[in-house]
Amino acid sequence: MASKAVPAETQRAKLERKEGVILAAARAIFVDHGFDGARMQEIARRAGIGEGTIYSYYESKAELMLAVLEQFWDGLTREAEDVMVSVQATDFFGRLEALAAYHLAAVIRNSDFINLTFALRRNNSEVSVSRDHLRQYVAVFDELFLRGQDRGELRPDAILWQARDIFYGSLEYSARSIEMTIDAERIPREQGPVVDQMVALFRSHYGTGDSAVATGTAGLAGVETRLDQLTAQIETLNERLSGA
Amino acid sequence: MASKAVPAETQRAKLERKEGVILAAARAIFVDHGFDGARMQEIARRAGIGEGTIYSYYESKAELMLAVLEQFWDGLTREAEDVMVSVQATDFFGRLEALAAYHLAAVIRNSDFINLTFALRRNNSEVSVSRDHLRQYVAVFDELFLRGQDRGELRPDAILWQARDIFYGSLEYSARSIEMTIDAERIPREQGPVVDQMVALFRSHYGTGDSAVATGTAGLAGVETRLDQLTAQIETLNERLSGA
Amino acid sequence: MASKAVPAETQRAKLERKEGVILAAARAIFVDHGFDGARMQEIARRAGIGEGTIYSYYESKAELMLAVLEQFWDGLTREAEDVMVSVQATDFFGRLEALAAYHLAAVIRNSDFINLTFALRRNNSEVSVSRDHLRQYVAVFDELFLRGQDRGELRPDAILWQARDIFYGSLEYSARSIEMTIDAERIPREQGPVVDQMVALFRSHYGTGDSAVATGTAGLAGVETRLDQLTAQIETLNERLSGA
Amino acid sequence: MASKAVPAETQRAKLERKEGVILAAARAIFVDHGFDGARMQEIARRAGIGEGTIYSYYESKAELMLAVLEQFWDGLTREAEDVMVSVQATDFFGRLEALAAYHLAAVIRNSDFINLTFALRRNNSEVSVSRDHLRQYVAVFDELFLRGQDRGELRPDAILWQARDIFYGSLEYSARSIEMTIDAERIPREQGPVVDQMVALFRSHYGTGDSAVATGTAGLAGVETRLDQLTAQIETLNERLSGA
DNA sequence: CATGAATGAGAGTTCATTCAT
DNA sequence: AATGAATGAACTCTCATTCAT
Repeated sequence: MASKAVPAETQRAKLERKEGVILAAARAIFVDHGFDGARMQEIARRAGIGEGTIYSYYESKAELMLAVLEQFWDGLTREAEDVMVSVQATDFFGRLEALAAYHLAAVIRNSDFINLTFALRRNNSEVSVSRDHLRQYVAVFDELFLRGQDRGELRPDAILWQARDIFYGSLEYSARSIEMTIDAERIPREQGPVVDQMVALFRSHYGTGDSAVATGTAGLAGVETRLDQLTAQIETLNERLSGA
Repeated sequence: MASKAVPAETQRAKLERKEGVILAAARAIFVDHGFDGARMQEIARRAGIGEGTIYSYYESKAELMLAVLEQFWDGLTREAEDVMVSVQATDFFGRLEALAAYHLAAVIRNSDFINLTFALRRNNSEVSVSRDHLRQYVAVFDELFLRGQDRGELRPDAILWQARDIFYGSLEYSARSIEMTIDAERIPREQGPVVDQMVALFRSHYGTGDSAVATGTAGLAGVETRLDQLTAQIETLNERLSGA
Repeated sequence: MASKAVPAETQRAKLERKEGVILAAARAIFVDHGFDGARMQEIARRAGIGEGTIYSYYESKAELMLAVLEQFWDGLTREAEDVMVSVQATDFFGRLEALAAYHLAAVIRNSDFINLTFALRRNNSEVSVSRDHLRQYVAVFDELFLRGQDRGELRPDAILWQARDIFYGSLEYSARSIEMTIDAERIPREQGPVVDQMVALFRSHYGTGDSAVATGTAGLAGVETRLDQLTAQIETLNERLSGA
Repeated sequence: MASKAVPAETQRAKLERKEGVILAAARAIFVDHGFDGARMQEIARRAGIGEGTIYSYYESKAELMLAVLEQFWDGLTREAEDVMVSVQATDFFGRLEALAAYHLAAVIRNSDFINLTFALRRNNSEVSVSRDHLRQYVAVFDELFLRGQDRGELRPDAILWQARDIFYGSLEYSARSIEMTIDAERIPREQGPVVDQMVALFRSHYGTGDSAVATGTAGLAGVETRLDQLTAQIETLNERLSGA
């Protein structure tokens, strides 16, 4: 009879569903109270299960946290990728704007969780996001950036990691500022201007626009910067060669 | 005579010294284990005193944490202000470079503590840096920025908080990246380029274009291109070496 | 079937039994060491459970103490009421004697606990017997007294609270004296004479004199009482003489 | 010079004065917070001295408590004796009324401390009033009572300890009731009626008034009297034996 | 002799984890 | 497999007592 096969399928589905419920509950509680402040009992209650049941899905509280973090970062990456797929614009700056808007919103929405992630790295040796998750997330930007260079929309000499630092750094700091309204002017900020500003900055700084004036101004400083970088890289190279 | 005054002075000095010892020990332990993970006993042991003694200086663990945070942020602000006082340069961009260099170094040096600060804000309601401390710290940049506008070195239409977000955001993200070496290239980064890049970005984006000297230098763009090519080649070389 | 109901019943019964065990252990330790002197660990050990378990039954040490007190006073009241129900005598003085005998025995048996009760009222603001418990206990006497007046056995002008003070006061003081053997004569006291004396006092002071039968009865009771005392004293005397 | 003798005298006086200050402070704090709840620091602060100083007067907290108790009970006894000396009345019942009034007032005024005394007896083995202090206090009543018998104002067959239990018991219970206003009638009680009631009760129950004649029951009373005399004789005998 | 800063044992309480049901 | 009552180690904080000044 199918009385065995079907329930088996159902069983598996049920387990996975329950796993999802646990993760959702755990995330909510972790966000509200932090890792140490979260109590397994409350997580269980929110998930509508017994405390012991959690332990048949996850070895320990730390393991549970890890699973939550993994799910979170993977979801973030998937969403960012989805944005890149579904965005109408085909030009770099249009796509950058979409990514920036998504990232800023995501950071604001999940600010507590993101803070949590970084806090954990320091404090709790056993619980720390594998950096691969973060790397996969920022890879969405990297890919966009490289394609921008390939398409000739970005200056070929623009350096990836510098742009990445500015992109994520500015947006995250903005998010934090928005959240705190820390600015002295006490003007409630909105997300729109931040994104616009970001894109404008990229366009003027990294774009291959005909705006020769801007390029020219950047000129001397740019040379200096690049010479510094070259020097550093050569040094590194030498170290490696001598170390090997 | 002074036989009473001097010991009194010594007494006070001794207490203050002990207070400093406690704060230093507390900070070390808090950084290592986070707020919840830190144990008062270990703090006491590190400070070379009894557990109870801490409680005659600070009401509770939370109060101690607060004192540590206060000391940290006030110190950071004071140092930043000192940098602004002692820096040779009088022009905006020169001074900005000094501030950026200081900030980046400070963030790298104290990254764990800064993460801790932000983690606390979320999780532990009673322990949170009064945002005034943060505001005072970033005020150093604000003042510099406004002076730059007054002196005509910065575009008058530049918006303070946007520039601030980019400045602190990029530097902090860079610091984090440097610390994690999260970049795919796995090239150990240095602080110099990051600062240069920051200043260059400000110059090109917020600077007043009328500075005729920078403009009009024709051959420089060619030089830049050549340098970029060189950089790219070395980068490629590097990747190959690390991949092997 | 009942395969579920029965264990459920057993479950509940088990919990209630454990609750009883905890209360008994707590009471023993509280009596031995007082509220502040009692240690939760020792209570747990005596109850044969873990420390933490107590806290799933009672919020705190104070709550536990409160529960113990409540149980004690309620039990005392119930027993007193039972005595009133089961006593053979129907006349006031017969019933009073039964109540006095019960109360004196109870006070002697639980003297430590009763002292504890009153000590708590002063010292520990959060732990104090709701005076309602006490009031319910003395209400047994009040009811008896009022019925005695209704039946014409007690003078209608007798005042309730005065009689109550004498009744409980004398018995409690006697109990304390018996317990301490504080009397100079060092004659071990017995409970019988105290009760008899109490009843005799009530009869002579509050009784209605016109019931000739009652008076006569009182006379005989007095003779009996004094004979009892004589017997006891002679016994004591003999013991001493033979012991010396 | 007297510079040595006089200060020496002053020294001693100063010490005794300080001792008194400490005792007063200790008593106040003990009464407010109980033995365990009292903190040495607070006692020291109230006495206007350093914590360590207490320990040069008393070995420990328990010793201090003991000294406080001793002082209290001795003072109570002295006051009671003073009342007996200064009271105008020469007859037993007049003097009894004075003693009762004093005792009731004293018990009400010091109810917390008296409760404390008895609580300590149970809980803290090292801190307990030597029962001799109590005995000395009640001896004031005993003496009055015996004198009343000698003067023929009290029935010779009245038994000391029974009367004593009623006297102190009723008054203490009344005091507690007054303090708690525990009575259902919620009528604020006053001390006067309680004392009057006490004296009236003694007069009717123990007095040698013509009321004995009025009793009417001829034969039985005679038997009782005879038995009482016998009892008294045996008691006397007993006392002599235990005293030897 | 007086002080009060320092001590540290020991208190109540919490909560991740276990395991009998 | 699921439960949640039970556990007890480990936490923060208190406070009687000591002792260098």
